[in-house]
Amino acid sequence: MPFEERLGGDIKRVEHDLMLVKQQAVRPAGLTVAQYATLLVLNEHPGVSAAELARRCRVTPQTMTTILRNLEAADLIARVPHEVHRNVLETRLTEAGRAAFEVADERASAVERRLADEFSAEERKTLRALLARCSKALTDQA
Amino acid sequence: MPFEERLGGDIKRVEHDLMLVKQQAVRPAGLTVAQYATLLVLNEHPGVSAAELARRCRVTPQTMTTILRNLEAADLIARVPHEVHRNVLETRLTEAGRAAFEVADERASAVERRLADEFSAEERKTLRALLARCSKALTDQA
DNA sequence: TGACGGCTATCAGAGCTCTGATATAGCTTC
DNA sequence: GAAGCTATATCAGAGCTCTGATAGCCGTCA
Repeated sequence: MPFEERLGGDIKRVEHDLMLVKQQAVRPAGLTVAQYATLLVLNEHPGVSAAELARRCRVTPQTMTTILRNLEAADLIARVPHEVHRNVLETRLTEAGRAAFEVADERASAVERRLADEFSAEERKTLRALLARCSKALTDQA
Repeated sequence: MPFEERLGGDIKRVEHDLMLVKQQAVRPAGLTVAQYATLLVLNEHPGVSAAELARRCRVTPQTMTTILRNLEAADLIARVPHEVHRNVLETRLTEAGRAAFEVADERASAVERRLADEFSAEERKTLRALLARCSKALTDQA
């Protein structure tokens, strides 16, 4: 199958473009895209565990450990042991973390809005349905 | 904008699924996805420069340098100075490189085929058109 | 009670990817 | 010929991502 006919190439290209644009968007806040995504989940679910963060951000726990290490070094998050489960660390935004997130979120949301505005509601629905089928086709009995 | 409503999340998820499945596909050949993609272009365009490879694989020249370093260390490619332009290095597959590529390509193509078979010709056309508009919306006046 | 399975967290290491900076070659223009 | 532009290649460094391996905590169940 020739290179250009592969659906994977189209998916890869869009994701790549998205990453580049988002990177430029969150950069002024001093964040990477992965850090922004982590802070986004953290903002909606304070005190969540690293393992749960990893699942929601779709990365491995090891990857999340790396991201959290950098965020903690920059004092954007704080991690404290769970009340009951001593093995679990609860992670929360610091004041600086929330501030950085809000700066980044304003710009990142604008990117998402620009993307969404390209399509009608009907088209968005179609696109999401097709993408969901891609995931299904790829994941089923992989 | 809530996390789940973002189109970027859907795109990210599909790309992520694709990478995982492809990684599993090319792994038995001893290749990474990036290496496989590089060998794929190299197979279709022997003697191409690293800069051109970078453009076709949609990575920076620096990233391609890293990939080529690993491929050369594994004797899967050979690089020789260009006849005229001494500044340019021509890259070609070695015998081992071609062998590894063919093993990987058989399995990777199967993944692409599985993905393509999920859709009718009409649906594929629609999906690609929508994805192209995503790229356009993201890239224009970024 | 103790073994087991499942969850948590993290270290180690390889590889990919980016930004930033540097050096060289060739072509164009003055 | 020198200046400047463009393209090549690569080093340096930070960060993300994966696989593999290790270790601790908690529940269940024999």
